[in-house]
Amino acid sequence: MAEKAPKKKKMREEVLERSVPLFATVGFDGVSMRDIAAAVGVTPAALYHHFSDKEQLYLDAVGYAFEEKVGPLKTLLDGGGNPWERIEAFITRLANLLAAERDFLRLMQWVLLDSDERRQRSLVDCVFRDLFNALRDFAAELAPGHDAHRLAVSIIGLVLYPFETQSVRRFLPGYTHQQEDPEAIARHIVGLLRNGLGGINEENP
Amino acid sequence: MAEKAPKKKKMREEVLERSVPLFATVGFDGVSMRDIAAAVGVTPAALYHHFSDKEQLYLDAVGYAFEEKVGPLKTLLDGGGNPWERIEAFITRLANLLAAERDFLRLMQWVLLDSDERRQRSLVDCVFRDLFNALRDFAAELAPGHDAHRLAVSIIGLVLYPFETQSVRRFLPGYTHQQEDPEAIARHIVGLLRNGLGGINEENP
DNA sequence: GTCTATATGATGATAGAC
DNA sequence: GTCTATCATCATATAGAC
Repeated sequence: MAEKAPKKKKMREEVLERSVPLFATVGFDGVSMRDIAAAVGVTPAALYHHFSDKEQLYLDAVGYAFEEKVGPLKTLLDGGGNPWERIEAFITRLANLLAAERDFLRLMQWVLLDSDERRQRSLVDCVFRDLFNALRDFAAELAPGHDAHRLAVSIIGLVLYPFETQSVRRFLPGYTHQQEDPEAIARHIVGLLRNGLGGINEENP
Repeated sequence: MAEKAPKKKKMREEVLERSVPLFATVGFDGVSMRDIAAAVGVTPAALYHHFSDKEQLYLDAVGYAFEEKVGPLKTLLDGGGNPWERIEAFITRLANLLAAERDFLRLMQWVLLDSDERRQRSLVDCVFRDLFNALRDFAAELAPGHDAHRLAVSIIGLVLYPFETQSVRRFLPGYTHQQEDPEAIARHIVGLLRNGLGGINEENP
C-alpha cells in the first residue's frame, strides 16, 4: 500500500497537457469540451469530474503551460553582474524559448486578446505579473534615465514580435528561414538596444 | 429618377461598420450571425442576402476596417527627404492611429492568431503586404547595413506592443495613463532607434 | 430585401447507471 | 471516475412568403 498506482493521479495533468495545444491553436472559443475529451480519450462528462467548467479548465491549462517557464527567465534578471550581459542572456533565453515552444507564445497572444476582463485579470496575475515586474526593475537599472515601464514593453515587443508575426511573414517577400534563428534575433535586438541603428552593422561588423 | 434613395445602397456598408467592433472585440469565433444581425437591427437571414456566409462577411469587414487606413501610412514612407524625418512621421502617425482606432489594432491581432491558413493568407494579401513591403524597403534605405526585413519587424513591434499590451498592463504596477500618449511613445521609439539606450536620456535631455 | 419558420448540427453542462 | 443518455441552448444556413 506504500506504492500507489502511478496512473491514477495523472488524469488531471493529462487533460491539461492535451488541452494546451488546442487552446494555443484556436483559443478558448475555438475549442469545445468534446475536442478536449477526444484528445484525452475520454467522454466530455468525465472532464467535469476534474474541472468545474470549461473556463476553469482553460485557466488551469494556461497556468500549467506557463509554470516552470517564467521562473527560470525571471532568475536570469535577478542575478548580479554586468547588466548588459544579463539582458543579453535574458533575451537570448526568451527567444530560444519562443522558438521552441510555440504554444507558449500563442497562449500569451490569446491572453492579450481576451475580452473577458475577469478572466484576463486572473491570467495576468498568475502569468505575467512577476516576470514583467522583474523586467521593469531590471530596465530601471539598465537605463536609469528612461521610463522603466516603457522600456520593458519595448524589450518584450522586440523579442516577441518576430515570432508573433512569423505566420504572416511566411507569405511576404524577403522572408528567409534563417530569420527565425533565435540567436540571430537576440543579437539583432541587443545591438539595437545598445547602439540603435547608428552602431556598427550587425552584418558587417 | 436621377436621385436614388441614399439609404438603399448603404445596407451592406452598415453591416460591415457594425460588425467591425464585434469582430475586433471577440474575434471570428466569438461573434455569431445573430450578434451581427442584432447590432444592425435586422434578422440573421437578411445578412445572407449581402454575404455568402460568415467567413465572407468577416473578410469583407476586416478589409473595410483597413482600407483608407494603411494607404496614408504607406505614403508617409514613400516620399523623399530625410529618412529619419520620414520614419519619425510614420511612427508618430501609426501610434496616433493605434491610440485612436482600437478596433484596427485588435483586428490585426486576430489576424496574427488566425489558425485557418487560407483565411489568414487572404487577410495578409489585402491588408499587410503593401505596408510591410514599404516599411521593409524603407528600412533598407534607413540602415543599409541591417537586415531590412528584421528591422521592419522590430519597428512594427516597438510601435504596436505598447498598445497590444495595454489591456494587461493596466493591472501592473508602474502603469500610468500618460504612458499611452502616442506622441511620447513615438519619441521613445525614435530615440531608441537612433541611439539605443546609450543616448541622451529622453526624460532628462 | 427583409421577414417567419425551420432544418441540421454543435455546444456546455447534468443525471444517474456502473 | 468514467460511462451512456440527455437537456436546453446556441450555431450556421436555407426555403419561401411578402
